Amino acid sequence: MSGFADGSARGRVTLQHIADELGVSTATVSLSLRSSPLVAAATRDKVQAVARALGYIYNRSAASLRTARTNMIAVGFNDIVNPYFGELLAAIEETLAGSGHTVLLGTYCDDPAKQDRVLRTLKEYRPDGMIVCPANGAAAASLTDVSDAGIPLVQVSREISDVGLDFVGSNDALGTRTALDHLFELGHRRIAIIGGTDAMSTGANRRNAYRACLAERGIAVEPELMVAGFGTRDLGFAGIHALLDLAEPPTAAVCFNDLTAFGVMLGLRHRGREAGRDFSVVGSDDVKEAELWAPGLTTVKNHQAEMGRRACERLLARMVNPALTPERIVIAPTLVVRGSTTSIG
Amino acid sequence: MSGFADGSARGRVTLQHIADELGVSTATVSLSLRSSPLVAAATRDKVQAVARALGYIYNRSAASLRTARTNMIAVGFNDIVNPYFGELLAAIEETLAGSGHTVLLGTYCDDPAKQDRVLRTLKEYRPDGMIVCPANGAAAASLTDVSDAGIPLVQVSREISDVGLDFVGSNDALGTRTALDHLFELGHRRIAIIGGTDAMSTGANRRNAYRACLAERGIAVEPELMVAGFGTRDLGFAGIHALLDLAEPPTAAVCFNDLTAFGVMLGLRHRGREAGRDFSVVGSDDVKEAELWAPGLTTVKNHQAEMGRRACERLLARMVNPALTPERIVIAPTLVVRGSTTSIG
DNA sequence: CTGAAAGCGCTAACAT
DNA sequence: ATGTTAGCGCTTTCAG
Repeated sequence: MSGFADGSARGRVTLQHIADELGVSTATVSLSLRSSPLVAAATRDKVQAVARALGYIYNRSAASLRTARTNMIAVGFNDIVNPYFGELLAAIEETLAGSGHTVLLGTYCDDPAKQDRVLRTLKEYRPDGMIVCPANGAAAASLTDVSDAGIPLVQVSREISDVGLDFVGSNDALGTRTALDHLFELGHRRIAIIGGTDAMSTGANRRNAYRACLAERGIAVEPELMVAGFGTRDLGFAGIHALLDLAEPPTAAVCFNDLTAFGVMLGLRHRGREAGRDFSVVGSDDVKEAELWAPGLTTVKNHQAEMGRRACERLLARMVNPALTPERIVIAPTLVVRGSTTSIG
Repeated sequence: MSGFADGSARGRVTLQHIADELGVSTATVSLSLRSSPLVAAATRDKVQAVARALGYIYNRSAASLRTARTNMIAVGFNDIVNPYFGELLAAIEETLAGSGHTVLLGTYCDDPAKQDRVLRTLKEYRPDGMIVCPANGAAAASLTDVSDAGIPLVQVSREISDVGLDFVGSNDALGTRTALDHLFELGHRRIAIIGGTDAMSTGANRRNAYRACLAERGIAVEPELMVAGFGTRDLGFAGIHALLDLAEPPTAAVCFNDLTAFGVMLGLRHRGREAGRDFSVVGSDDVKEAELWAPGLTTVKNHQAEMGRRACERLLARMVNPALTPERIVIAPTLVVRGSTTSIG
């Protein structure tokens, strides 16, 4: 046991201690520890041996001050309990570990003001880059404040329009169209859309695609079939209850994400109905749980693991070349048909 | 847009720039920005205004070098895709945000060697504390290396025996006993235990409780009813298949966690059986999905959100007083009975 | 191949 | 109430 009474890590062994021990300079020690070819192999080995013997621990804060690099990547998400973001975060963490980076995490629950506070704090740690999923209603400035501070930033999953920053996400409109086409083919005409708001790109894209898709088929868009809100189980549960109470209830629903779809399926069951029998439900994301449900959830796979990996790749590319033109990397979603959808009647 | 051609954040505005602008010292600026009562209100306001105008960003690396505090808490987990750990991490992140700390994240997939590498890296960032769930088979030294380096450490969920470090987790033995008692009451006698290994405290505690519990009731422990392994869906799926292939299959199973239980339920379905009708399944954790399944999963609630909060509280307490005697904070699990268990015959 | 010296941006004594 | 000074631990010229 060591550590100091004041709780600090002061008094710990530094380059100077190793240097003193061996009668060399700290410069030599520093180079040796990084196995620089500039130092003789014999010296290097002696230094490394002494470092180990003394229990030396590299101090990244000190190095960062000197090099202006931290090897940290900040990740800002709304919520990590949603398995979609859990899977996305896991992919990011794993990819970044491979390039020697460590994740600094902040969350802000779709609250733009909290997002601003969290991003400001993250900025102060001077991460080498940042991966952000913007909060519902977030302003462009909340992200440009980061990139203007010289911190490369990649938006993931959601984007702020015309912000001039990299984005890696799914083709939301295509996903919604694919889901709706599937339902149309099954004979559905009264279809609800549950979850998402027009103040987040994923919500707006999907809701607009819904409006357009219906219009193309000559179906009137009925506002009460568009349940807006965050993609939670509760929204799905409450939403389907309200929809079933309508004079003319829908026969199917596309949901903002799988959690919402789970809520819908549960709500149906509470009303004595069953998804895939009396009603059709399409989710979005294809989280691990989706295929395990009974019935399995028909859903739009958004490839979150690939999304995470590609966001990292893009960020690393921008870190080596900050002059890169911002790019939108859009991954094509794929419909996975399972048991929660069925033909009408 | 700023940022430098070399990608560094060098040349950014520092205390010195603000000081020069106002003709005061950096000390005054530093104090002003932290709203110290030592500096006159008028000065403070001027400094803060100039700081804002110049787009000053506090540099925590520099401050850390001086203060030996980083306000980062490192969190080391095996896996964050498992919703149990997702919920635990979310609770930790949220609690720590409340005390001005930011989470630095590392994962190591139950690989002790990888855990050592990850913890070493995390140590180098000099976090003010660390919350760790040890990997399967991890040695005591992998954790004492951290605390010996003067970094307060709290084990969460799993613990290494006799390591002399704080621990916040569930009463695993009690959980297993409660689950088994429930099954015994329903008339089950041939009960399997699926998941967990003797090289992780949660696994060992539960498997030992299983052995003891059966012995107390005069039931022989049959090794083939004890399926060892990590708590994955795949293990549950493969495990139940193997168990059903036995000459005398069990009528019930307690699972290491809910994921494993989900795998079991799915495996049952593949064999034309249904949990809660032909077989009884008990999970562990009570992740959000557990109650939404059909049938709902009977499971042992391990109160992961509370666990996360209490781990943070303990860590913060140890940060202010490193001399605290290590404590085991054990939360009593509670059985949540749903539809996946039923009486025999 | 190694050493000396400067300095990254900040804070904390200490002095005024 | 503010300034001066030193230094946290490291890396990087620049000399030798």
